Amino acid sequence: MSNTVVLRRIGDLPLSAVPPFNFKYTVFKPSHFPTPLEHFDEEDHCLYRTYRLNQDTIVGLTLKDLRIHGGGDGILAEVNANKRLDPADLSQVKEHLTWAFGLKEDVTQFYAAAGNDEPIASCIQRLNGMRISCFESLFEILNISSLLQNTTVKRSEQMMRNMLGAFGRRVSLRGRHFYVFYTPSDIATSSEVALRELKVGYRAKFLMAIAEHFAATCGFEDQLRTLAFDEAKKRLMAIRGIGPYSARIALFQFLRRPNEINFDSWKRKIFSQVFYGNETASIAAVEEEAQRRWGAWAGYAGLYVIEDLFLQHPEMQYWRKRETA
DNA sequence: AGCCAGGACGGAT
DNA sequence: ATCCGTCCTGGC
Repeated sequence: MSNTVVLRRIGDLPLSAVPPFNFKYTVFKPSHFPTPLEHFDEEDHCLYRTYRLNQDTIVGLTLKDLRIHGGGDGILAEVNANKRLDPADLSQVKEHLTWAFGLKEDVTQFYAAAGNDEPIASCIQRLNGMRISCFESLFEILNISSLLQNTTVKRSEQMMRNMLGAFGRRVSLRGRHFYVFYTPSDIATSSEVALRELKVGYRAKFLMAIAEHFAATCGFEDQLRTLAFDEAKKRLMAIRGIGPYSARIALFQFLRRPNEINFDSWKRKIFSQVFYGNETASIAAVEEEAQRRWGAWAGYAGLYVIEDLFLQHPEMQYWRKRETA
């Protein structure tokens, strides 16, 4: 296809991680709905992922377990791109991966603080070395959290597919087709009416507001990293369409704040079950119990509980059911 | 066919 | 500060 950007092999980047490191469940989260931005190949044990380095530099990565390739704990990133990359570009890719997958984080601090609590202890056995993963930019994660608002995951997945199909760019990475995320100006120069045709409903005006904010505000993402928790949250919530729920997704995922745990109606039920054996506890009650048990590591503990649940109950991944008769 | 679930917002209290 | 109606779509 003529409008498909073909990515060609540039070279390899070996990235080491602080042990213990769980390659698979750091780069691939069982609870995340699938998007055409990435694919985890179970046979090759490898993640394919697209990445927009800047406005017109498109990168495609295949991430492999460095351990299998003789390099100890970490990731071997095979870099593909639509143009030549200079050393500064490559170090930007390296920096991004290091942050996105928390390669320098020491998860044993979390294990020491919360690892004696059941059910965390058994989650750690199965997910030992897993980190928070957030490959997305701040703009991208705010788009995703907006699509998660007020609907089911199945609809969020459909909306994401529609948005990428309309505004993302098609890329070919080692014989497979993906999309790379759209930019703020791709949306800002479109229209609310065009967005509504993609079945995003009343979120169209929110997605437009987010895109306009990023198109108009230089350096917002880097600025946010430097702020204290409350201030960062305030700045996020100042964006129209971003409320407490979406702001906290960004704080946990993008800013990697290990204490941030976020309860929507679905997670409320899960944690009510974990804490009390029934589904009746309020969001306030599960929030308080999570803080009491796990304190500064509540976010990380919540991540381990959720990913372990999906790992043990693959039927929760409704999107896999399409294959069954 | 009508009603409900699901966050954010804005207006009312 | 808290409550409530509205936004939109798909599922029941």
